[in-house]
Amino acid sequence: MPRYNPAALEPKWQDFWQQNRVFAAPRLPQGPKLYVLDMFPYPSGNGLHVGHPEGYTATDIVCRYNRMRGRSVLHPMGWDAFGLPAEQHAKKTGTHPRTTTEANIDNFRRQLKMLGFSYDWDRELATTDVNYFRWTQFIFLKLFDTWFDPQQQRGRPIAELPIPDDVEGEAAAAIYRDEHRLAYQLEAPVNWCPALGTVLSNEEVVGGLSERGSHPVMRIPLRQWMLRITAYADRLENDLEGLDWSDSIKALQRNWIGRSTGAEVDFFIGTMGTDDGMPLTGEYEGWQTDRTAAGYPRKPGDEVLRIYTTRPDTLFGATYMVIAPEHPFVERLTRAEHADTVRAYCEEAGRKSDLDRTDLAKGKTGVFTGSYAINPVSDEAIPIWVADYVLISYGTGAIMAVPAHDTRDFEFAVEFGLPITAVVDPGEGADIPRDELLAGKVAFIADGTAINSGPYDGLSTPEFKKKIAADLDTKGQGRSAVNYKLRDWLFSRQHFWGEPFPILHELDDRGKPTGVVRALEPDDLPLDLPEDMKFDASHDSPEPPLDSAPDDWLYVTLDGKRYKRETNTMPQWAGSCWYYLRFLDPKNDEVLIDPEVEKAWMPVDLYVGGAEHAVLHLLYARFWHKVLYDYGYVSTAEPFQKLVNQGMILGQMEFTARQWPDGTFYHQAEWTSDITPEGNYVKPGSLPTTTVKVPANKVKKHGENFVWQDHPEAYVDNRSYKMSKSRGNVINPDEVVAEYGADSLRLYEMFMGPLESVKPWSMEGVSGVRGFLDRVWRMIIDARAETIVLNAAVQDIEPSAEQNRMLHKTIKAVTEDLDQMAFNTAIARMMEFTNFFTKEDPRPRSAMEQFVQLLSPFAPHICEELWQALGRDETLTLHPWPEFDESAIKEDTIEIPVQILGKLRSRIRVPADADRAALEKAAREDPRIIELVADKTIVKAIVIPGRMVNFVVK
RNA sequence: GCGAGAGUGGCGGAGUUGGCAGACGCGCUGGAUUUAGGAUCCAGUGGAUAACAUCCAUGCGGGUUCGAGUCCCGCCUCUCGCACCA
Repeated sequence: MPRYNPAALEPKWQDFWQQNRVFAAPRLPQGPKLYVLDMFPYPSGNGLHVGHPEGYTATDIVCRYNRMRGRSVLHPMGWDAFGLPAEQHAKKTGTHPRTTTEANIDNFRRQLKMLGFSYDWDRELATTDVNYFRWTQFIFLKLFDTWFDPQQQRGRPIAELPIPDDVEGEAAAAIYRDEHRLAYQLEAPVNWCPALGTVLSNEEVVGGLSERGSHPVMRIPLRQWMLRITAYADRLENDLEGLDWSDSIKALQRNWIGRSTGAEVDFFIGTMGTDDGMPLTGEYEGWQTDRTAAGYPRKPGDEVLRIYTTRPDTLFGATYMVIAPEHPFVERLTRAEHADTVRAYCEEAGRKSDLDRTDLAKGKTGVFTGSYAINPVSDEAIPIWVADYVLISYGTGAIMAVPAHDTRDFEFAVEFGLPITAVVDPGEGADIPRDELLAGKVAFIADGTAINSGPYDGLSTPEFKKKIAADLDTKGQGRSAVNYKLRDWLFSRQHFWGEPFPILHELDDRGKPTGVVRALEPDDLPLDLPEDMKFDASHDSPEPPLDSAPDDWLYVTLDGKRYKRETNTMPQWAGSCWYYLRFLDPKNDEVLIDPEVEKAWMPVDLYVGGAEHAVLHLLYARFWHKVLYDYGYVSTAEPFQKLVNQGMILGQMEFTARQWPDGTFYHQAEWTSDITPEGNYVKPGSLPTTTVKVPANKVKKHGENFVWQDHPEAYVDNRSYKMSKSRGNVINPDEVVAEYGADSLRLYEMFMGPLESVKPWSMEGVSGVRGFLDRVWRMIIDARAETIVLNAAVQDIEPSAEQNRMLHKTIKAVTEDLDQMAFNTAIARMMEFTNFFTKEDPRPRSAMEQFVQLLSPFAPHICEELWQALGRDETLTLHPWPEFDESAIKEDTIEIPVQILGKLRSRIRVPADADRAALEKAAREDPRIIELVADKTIVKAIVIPGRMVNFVVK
């Protein structure tokens, strides 16, 4: 009875591959290399999700295909294993996170092996391995020991940092160095959630509440480690150019980096408080003279408010200024009579979450400080306001407001009755009516011609920008500047389950930190987490859990000084920033990677993963890579040459009808746009509808819409939703494999559609590809025999011309589709092959063999079994890929469509190599065409040999 | 609002440089076989019509062309990302 039985045959071949180490990659590539990488998973307690095998199958197919084509393939897998859930679990149960993590990894590994992926398991690693994070810590030490040289545009050892003359003394020099390191410390606000007893990342905070459990989140300042990724912003942006990534991902990264060019300008505010808040004219004039002589200073003094603008050409239109509520000058600038309102406003702003503050739907808010600054081009005093639409974290945290040419400033000016002066003329034919602009009724933000700008009148916006930047520079009042939306990377987390920082804080005699930090020596690494930690659910301080680590871990005495270890840990991103390097040399105890090995395998030729990592992970990893590149640890400027993002797999299509409380169904005629967030309808005098699921087989099409067969009036909505536990539409790979087999799961996920698209799951679809594999099996195997023997139709004969054509067409199509990662169409071609050959009898063994080779990257288990049944005893995995013969595909005669006025009217059969004249003649002689053109004249014939004929008639 | 992408049968999706729209799979209809089948095999399946003929069909409206799913212009809808970045 040997029916196709994946449950028996798949484990058999998985054992075979493992025992023979078929997929182990050599230390150095033998021949042309291919490094194919999956984004390694976080081993969650829920196990594998059907989204994981999507990308993994795609890369596995690429690897298996390329091995058969003679490439030396490296295909590793590992675990991004630090993460909050294991720590939360520890707090609840007391189980050490390492125990939980290891159990989860075991489950993930079992599931991946069950799917037959051709990983080199000898290279497996986890970010939580002490021998791995030893080198993560090593890289951190490098970052700590590096400053970015803007001239050379590269990272250099901190010892090489030139100390300016105005920095005097070794203590000041040390501070200066600390200010320039790629890893530095900062007081930064964190999202502290008292109910969860943990600090959350911004992504984990939704609307001021924690994503899990919806508990209130407070923003409190805490000492943090930051990484100076902004120093590398230009290189991160420019180097995108040469990468084989989709334009949309590149656009996403460029957008995130958000480079803008403009100017910094200092507005004079004076150092002496005056009764009316106006700077003193005499002091201002003195300042102007000083600046012209001394030039524009690196850091602004107390006498000016420094702003950043992309539109220095609108300086004459700056009618007020705004500083962020967190700006250090707020208190200084606030005059006594405004103190209460300003303080209240800033406190309120501090309480608001980022989300609340950036809610555009709400109008602009702000308060006047009572002080004024002097506009350096017009010498006029303009009021300084505090408003939360200005962000402290961008530019200088202060702006000049030009309401006539900036929509945000315009809104604010209208709200608070501030003057609006137009200084850019849109010209004739612009979208904006000029008279309304001049009257302060609208804002115009595009380029134009300068007006009301003194000596600059008549200049175009770009000319103006260039000239004013030069003039400000001459006067020492401003200079060209570049800014990025990209912020420095907040690199510390208040968690236990992460990499400890290899950093010590010096303590004074009373045990208080002196502010001096000392890095561990690379030879002192790894610094492991303390073994004997107590995990306590009642931990309710925002301080890191490691603060309550045992003293023998926490305190260190070195050279007679007492130190406390850094108790923050690194974020989950850290480990994933360089794992692709360690896979090349995972057991090396001497260096993070052997340069010979690095040179031979890097870069990653194909990197596949979810689009959710399109920005942060890829940006962070590229940043680290560039730092390592600057030190020569890696030989390529970029780590990932080709990147493909797989699309999300949604749940099975759901059909829903909406029912009113009175039992009637929502129908087309009562169309309403009043809909609740859940998609339920609202009408006066009734409670909203409730959602009713409709069985798929009861849905019928009616006109443009779907209706419910049992209630033909009911309007039925059809949609697929993201898989989620709460919706109950999650598909478990274990169950799919148990019912259909791993090969069917793999094949289905590739058959659903293009790898990059979002696609809904369909269990019927899985059953469909299982049917295909059943047919393949029966095409080759005698399903009625007791043992596995070939189908009697499979014989050692030469293929017929037609069979040969089918075979070679299939080889060609599958090969070309694989080169383009068009897996869905490759599978379709193989289905066509099977549909053809199951009708053939006899079936040449050679054709069957080559077909099995084509199918094997997709469905490796069944193919190994068939390969063996066909009499081959070595593994199929390394057997050379079939070549196609173009001459076998060629047909003697082909069918050519004949059109009249572009409409298909007939088909003619002609020799494949028929030339233009022969084609036209054959078409003119076709009886159907003769009939149709009988009473017309052919004015023109368009003939494309091998393609079509089109007659233009009158 | 900005940026990116996508709209093709009942569903997932194919469609090379513009050249036979709907490959392949699911679903559906009919038939064969079977004790039975959610098994297997055969045939059909975009819509309209009595039609093997014709007309209409790739989100909508224009345009270019002998010929447009594909190119151009203008809309609409959906998805994703960013979101007061001065």
